Amino acid sequence: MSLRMALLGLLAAEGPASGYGLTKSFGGSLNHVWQASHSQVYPELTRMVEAGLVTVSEDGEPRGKKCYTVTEAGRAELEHWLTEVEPSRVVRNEVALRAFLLSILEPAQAAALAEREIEVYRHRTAQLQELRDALFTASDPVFGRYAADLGVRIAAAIGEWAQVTAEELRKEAVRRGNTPESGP
Amino acid sequence: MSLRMALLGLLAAEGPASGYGLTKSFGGSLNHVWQASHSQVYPELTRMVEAGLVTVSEDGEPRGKKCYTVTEAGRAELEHWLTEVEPSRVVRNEVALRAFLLSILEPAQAAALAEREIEVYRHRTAQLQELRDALFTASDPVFGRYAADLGVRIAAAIGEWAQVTAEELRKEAVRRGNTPESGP
DNA sequence: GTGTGCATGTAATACGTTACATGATTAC
DNA sequence: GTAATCATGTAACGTATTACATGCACAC
Repeated sequence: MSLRMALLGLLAAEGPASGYGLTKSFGGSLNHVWQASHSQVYPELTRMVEAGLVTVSEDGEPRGKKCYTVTEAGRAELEHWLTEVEPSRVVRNEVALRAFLLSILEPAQAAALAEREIEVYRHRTAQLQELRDALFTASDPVFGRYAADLGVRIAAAIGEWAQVTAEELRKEAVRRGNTPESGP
Repeated sequence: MSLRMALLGLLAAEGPASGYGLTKSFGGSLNHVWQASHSQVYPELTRMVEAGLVTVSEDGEPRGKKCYTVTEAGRAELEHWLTEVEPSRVVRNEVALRAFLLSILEPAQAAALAEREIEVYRHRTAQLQELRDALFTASDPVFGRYAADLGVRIAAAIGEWAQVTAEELRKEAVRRGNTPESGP
């Protein structure tokens, strides 16, 4: 259902678009929130037309391009989902899973992995910060503004975690290095 | 692959267990990191036996219980995955997607949704904090310690976001309420 | 004319959820 | 005896990834 809602939301907020354009949005503004490839998007759009949530036109567009527009029913469906349907809070976070598994490695090895993450999330935080600031300086409310802010906060939190964890693992590695007798 | 690694990690860290027990772990310590139901776990364990990553014994156990143990090959596979395989950074976060879509609602409605999240994440932060503190007071390194810390940081970040966003949306709602002429 | 990017689709496979189905053990 | 929990499994369906397949338009 989430993919459908993401597509509906994009069309509602940014106006009519093609399947190709919507797929591109998943690579851009929506990237840190939801992802889908064209092979998922095209069939879903077809189903959404059948369900009356969007309409399609291909009149006069070059390259057989199709243009999708939300209907009133589509807008209502989206509002209903946002306000009435309980969000799924299922978490499946590979970075966190790796964190969970970190302690089965030697501390030095684990520290090296954590250090790699510091860089990744420093970069991601900066990137999202730029996006957020661009959206916030635009005077009127812009779609994606709140999501960008959430993205910054989460990325920064992971970065800080990586920092603290790497330091702790380094200390542990030194401790073990200094007292090799105590290790298993 | 992640499910397989999660199972391997649990078996490596917490010792031999049954499919049932492993499934329970996804409801407990691993819950904020990865999730899987028994209908996914049982077939995967069978495949892992075939692949030589774990061994199974059902001798003398009550209720047809099976006991799975990691093999050396399994441990090696896990270490290889942790250290050599690039983590998938695909994000699919329904809470964040809803944040993205927030601005298509009336500010007052959007604020109400954000306010609901404040409570949810306050609660989740407190819960994880307790788990983390319990793991950290245990003197020697405990599995799940780093993941719990990461969980706390992410939950706290989302909670703060909800706080700030709700406030901003409330202000916007008041602004619009005071100047109804400015609306669409 | 040729490469890049726009634009659409399908097929096979993998991963995940929900529902169905069954039976043993323990606590009351 | 009966309800709860332990314990295992399968089937149907839904969602996501990867790979295959095709063609138009435009810039150089």
